[in-house]
Amino acid sequence: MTDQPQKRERRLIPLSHPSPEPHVCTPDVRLEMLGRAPLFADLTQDELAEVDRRCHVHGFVAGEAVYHSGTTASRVYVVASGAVKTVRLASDGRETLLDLCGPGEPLGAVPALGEEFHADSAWTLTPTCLLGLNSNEYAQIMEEFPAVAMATLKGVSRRLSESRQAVHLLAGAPLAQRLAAMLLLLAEKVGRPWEGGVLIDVPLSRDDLAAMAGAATESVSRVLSIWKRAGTIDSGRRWIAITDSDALRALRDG
Amino acid sequence: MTDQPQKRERRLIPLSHPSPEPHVCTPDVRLEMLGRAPLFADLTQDELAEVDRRCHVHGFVAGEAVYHSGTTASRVYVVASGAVKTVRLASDGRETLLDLCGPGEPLGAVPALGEEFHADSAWTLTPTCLLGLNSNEYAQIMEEFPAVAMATLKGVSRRLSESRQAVHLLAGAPLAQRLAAMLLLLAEKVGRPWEGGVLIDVPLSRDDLAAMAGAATESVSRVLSIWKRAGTIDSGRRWIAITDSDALRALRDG
DNA sequence: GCGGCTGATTGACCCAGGTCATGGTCGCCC
DNA sequence: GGGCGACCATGACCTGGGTCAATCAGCCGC
Repeated sequence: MTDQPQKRERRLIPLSHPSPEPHVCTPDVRLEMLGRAPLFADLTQDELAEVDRRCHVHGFVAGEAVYHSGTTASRVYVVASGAVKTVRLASDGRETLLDLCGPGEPLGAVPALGEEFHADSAWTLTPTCLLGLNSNEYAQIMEEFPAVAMATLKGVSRRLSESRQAVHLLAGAPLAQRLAAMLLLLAEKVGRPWEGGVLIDVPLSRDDLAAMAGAATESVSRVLSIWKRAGTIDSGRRWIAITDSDALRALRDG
Repeated sequence: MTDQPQKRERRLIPLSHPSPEPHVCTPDVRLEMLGRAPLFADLTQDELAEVDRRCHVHGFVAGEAVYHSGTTASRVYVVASGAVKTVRLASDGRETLLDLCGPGEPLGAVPALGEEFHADSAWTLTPTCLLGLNSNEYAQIMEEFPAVAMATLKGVSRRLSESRQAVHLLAGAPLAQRLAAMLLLLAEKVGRPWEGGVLIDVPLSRDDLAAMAGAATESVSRVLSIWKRAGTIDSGRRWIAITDSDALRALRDG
């Protein structure tokens, strides 16, 4: 028992994005990111450049609103860097975190996708750079490049099946199971290898996790405390890492 | 108070589909239904006929499985007549009813939409006739008729936003609110005017409603009893009708 | 390296709704 | 039109997790 200080050593906040300035990509990074996005993965360099020409760049600091619910949906974004959460608000103030978009992922909505108004609000979690295409530009691109339309379809379908799994979990699975499923999904989405485990490389508070799992902050905190003591996860303020994926998977699968 | 027998008078089961035989559409009804389906709404008569030629007809009795979860997803269906529910099963036996498809609505999945295997099972609620297109046929049709691809995209998007609203409700809204929201959605989807109200024209048991609302059967029964006494709804075995939509809407909106 | 603020934790209490058990009744089928 | 089986209603009880309140500690800025 010689080691009580070892704990201190690694408690520097492990997340990326330490700089608080709004981030705006350079033109080359921009093109690079567009190519990486599943939406445009099938395009040639020339086609990409054509899409890039129609993009508008938007820089955000952390905690800024990208759009608010109720406003008219007029733009589709691709996250170039950073992370964005989308949140739906109930009349009684209850908030639900519905989606989290990292680099390469699409965000926003457009009448072409069947939504006239935003049903939820989007907030940046970190300094973020978004590439935006407005409604008619996007519709035109889909028409011009059917591969983009197909990729869009695939993306929306994947999100639908994720959402349905969430419905299934929320419809009766106990909190621990829901939380475990959520953390594993997050790890796939925005995980980064870290000290032999997976760090969820986005600043999420207990409140955020609770809003995602459909639970009270305190309940989430209780469950995570237990898991931390058991060595299944590690966590600090606004960060969390999975240290024993197998144990979590077992919890998720009942 | 001369009327105790009045009750008896209208207790003939009000739902459609009294015949228990498997239903198979005649060729003309088939074409008619294809044209009504949102998926193919933008096609000309000739194009519709072309799609129709590639369709396979499937007849089902009530309570039959269309496909099982875990099997490979190889077909997209359009409901020509009848109704189908899709259900996801948890490892502990818990069932969640995720979707309900009436005439004109698409059902099933296909690798082109990003699903390799069915995540849930589909069961007919009534005698049902389905028009099926298998994987490659559907992909080819989308390629040949971009309007179909766009309609598919719109349809999937609408389902995604419905599903997200369900997530939001299940993440903390009290049961009564969830149930009210659900009934109103069902009314829009498969409602039929009836005695000054709206009859949900599909046989749904209390178990089905519970599986949809993420609740126990008994809890659903309790809430519905209260609403029935208050005159907000009317119901019998496997049927339910909304008699006071405004009251239900008020309950839904808190 | 240290103070302070914000976010995390822990405890006590309570209630919506799940569970178990029982009885009621609608409607189908003979 | 009568019997029967599936479906529905109601009551009693119990527990997961929500709520309220108080304390603690990670991490930022100096």
